[in-house]
Formats: sequence, structure tokens, C-alpha cells
Amino acid sequence: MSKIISVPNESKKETISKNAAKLFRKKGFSATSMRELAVDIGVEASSLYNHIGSKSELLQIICFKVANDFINQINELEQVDIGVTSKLEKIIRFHIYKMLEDYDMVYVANHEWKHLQDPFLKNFLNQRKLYENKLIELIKIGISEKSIKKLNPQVLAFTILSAVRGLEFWQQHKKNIDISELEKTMVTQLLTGIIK
Amino acid sequence: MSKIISVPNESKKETISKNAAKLFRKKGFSATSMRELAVDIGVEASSLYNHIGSKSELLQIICFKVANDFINQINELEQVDIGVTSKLEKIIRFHIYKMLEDYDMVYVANHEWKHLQDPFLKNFLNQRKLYENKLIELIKIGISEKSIKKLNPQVLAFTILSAVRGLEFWQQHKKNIDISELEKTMVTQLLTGIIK
DNA sequence: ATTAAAAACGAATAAGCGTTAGTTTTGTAA
DNA sequence: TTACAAAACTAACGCTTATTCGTTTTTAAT
Repeated sequence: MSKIISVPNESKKETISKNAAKLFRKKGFSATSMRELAVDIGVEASSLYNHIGSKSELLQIICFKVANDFINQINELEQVDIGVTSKLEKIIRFHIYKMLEDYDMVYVANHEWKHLQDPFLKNFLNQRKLYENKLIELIKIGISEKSIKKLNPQVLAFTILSAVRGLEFWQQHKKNIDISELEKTMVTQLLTGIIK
Repeated sequence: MSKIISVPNESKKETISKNAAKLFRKKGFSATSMRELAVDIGVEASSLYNHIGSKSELLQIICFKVANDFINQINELEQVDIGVTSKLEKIIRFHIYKMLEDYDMVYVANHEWKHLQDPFLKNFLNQRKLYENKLIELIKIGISEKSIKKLNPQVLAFTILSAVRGLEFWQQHKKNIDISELEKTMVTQLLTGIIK
């Protein structure tokens, strides 16, 4: 066939990964074949192996890219000197931004991580638990500072994470609704309800 | 091997379906083989076909069982003469109940429906949209009655649905937290926040 | 123009897939 | 005991899978 076309500043591995993310999201990891991926990229399946090690590696790249992005954001936020509720709002808005920006990858990291193989699977789950715990700690501080209602912090954290994860919905409804209204509504529902 | 053991009042098809739901949840539909399913049930793979038509049929059974349960509940609720916020609370509590009761099936219906084949795929998505629209209509009534804040009803509905979908988390944390506290926290966060 | 590396190709491999066919075993009722 | 149907078995089909191999083409540097 032809050559892999990659935009400048993007390696061929990145090009393949992004196409893989799109397919993994649409069809699921297991139901996506390397031959399908190859067709989308415009090359024979065997040619892909000049750039990647395995199908599994593609999933690793996607999942850990997303995990790192979220971990980095919450780490940076820990340094910033603003109130707990402002931090929660920033976290929610970052999820919204990420979901609209890197939809395919975030979706795959959320839904297809279970097809990672050890040690990557364990590693990924550790990263996720780390993120959850940071969020829970933040909420606990808010409760002790009396800026957040005294409810179960774990449940509050998971409800927020589940709600923002549901932003996958919005990829389909992008046109019907504008982002600022989306952000306002979600922040209000998730935060105003738990702020004294 | 041996025979399929099914509890009384449960057909062998139901037994197979429940085992399939457990596997589909753990490994995904595409990554689950009929041979694995057969091992779990204690029979050869080919023997399954005396009771079911195809692997695909198992997914159909699971997805539409769940869809019908939720549609039925919201239909019954339409007849009841209580306030909008009470109805929303009942819906949230029903989701919590269902997720804890029929975890495997609900999870599969939420995550693996994309592997349904037409016309079942289209049918399932129609059912889901129907449910979403009923919820949105309920919220719109609440807004016009001024019992709910004037926010985007579609976003509010999807945030609720996403949050309750996230109850999958809780299957792992079942021991750490009791259900009544879970329900109270979620209802408070999702409703008190949007109720004037 | 020569050379070496990078990246494409076609063909093949071994394993696993859902499913079918034909046969044998099991359970049930006459 | 006989007879019939239900449900199990073994074996195989045709197909797809990820990946590897050896070879050829393309690209870029000398």
C-alpha cells in the first residue's frame, strides 16, 4: 500500500496509537483487529510491527497517557493555594476539558483497561487508586474545614468521578449544548449540593 | 462431563445467562469464549447449544432483561401521585438497588451493549433513549413547578444517570460502607444540590 | 551513484474462535 | 423393559486472530 502519514511533531507510533484509540473506543479492544487498524492507517498489518511491539502495547500507551495526565493535574493542584471547593471545581472542569479534548483515549482508559496484562494492569489500578485517594483526601480537608457537608467522603468522590466519566455522553450531543452551560450545570449539581 | 445444575424455578437457559453475565462483566463480551463459559458451567461448549441459539443471544437476553426492568419501573412511577423530587429519589434508589442486586447483568447492559447486532442494537438504543427522555421530562416538570433549579434538564438527567452507573465501584467496596449511608449521600449530593 | 537503514510487503504459522454434525448417554413415561 | 426425547459427548469445520519471517521497496546520507 502506501506510507504512514503522520503530521509533523507526531511520531508514527503516536499516529498509530491515536487511530488505535479511535477503534478501541468504537469496537472495544478485543473486537478490534490489527488488520482493521492497518486498513485505517493505510498499510498492511505486518507493517505496523516496524513501529510498535504488540497490540497490547497500544493499549498500554493509551491508558498510561491518560492516567499520567490526570495524576499530573491533581499533583499541580496540590501546590496551588486556593480553597478546597475551588480545587474541586477545577478538577471537574479539567475532566470536562479532557473528555472533550482527548475523547477516544479517555474513553478507552475508562473502559478497556481491564484488557491490560500484568504488571501493567496492577500498575494502572494503583495509579487510579492513587488519584481517587487524593480526591478523597481533598474532600476530607473540606469537611474538617466545614466548607463541605459532613457526608461520606468516599461516596462523594466516587459520585463526582462517575458523573464526569459520564461526559462520554456528550460527545454525541456536542452540537445541542454549549460547553459553558454544561460546565455550569454539572459544577452546580455536584458542588452546590455538598457545600454548606 | 456432568449435567447443568440449575436451581428450581430457573431454566437452564437462565443459568447459562447468569454465568455468561458474570464472565462478560469480568472479561468483556468479545474476550469471553464459549469454551470458557462451558467450563464454568461444567459442560462441553457444544452442549450449550442444546439450550441457547448463539453467543449473541446471551448478550441479547442480558441487555433486554435489564432494559425492561428499568423501563417498567419508570412506567409504574408515572402512575404514582407523588412530587417530582420524590420520584427522582425513588429512581436513584432503584438504580442503587438494581446495581447491588443484579450487578453482573446491569454492568454488562451498561458496557457491552455495543456488541449487540442489528436489529437488537438499534432496539436497545431506542429503549435507552426512551428512558432518558422520560427522566428529562420529569425534570422539566420539576423545573416548571419550581421545585427544581432552572438548569439544563438534559445535563441534570445525564449527570444522575452517570452517577448511578458509577455504582459499579461499590461492588468492590461493599464491605467498607453500608447501603443506607450510600443512598443518603448520593441522594443528597445529586438532589439537594438541584432542589431550591 | 552507492550504501545502509527504515519501512513496506506477501506468505505463513500456530492458536483460538463460534458453531455444526453425528453419535452416545441419560432421564422419563408407558 | 421398551421407547422416545433431552442433553450430553467427540470431532471437526471454516474462519479469524496476532505475530513472525524473509524479501523487496523506499528514504536519506554520503
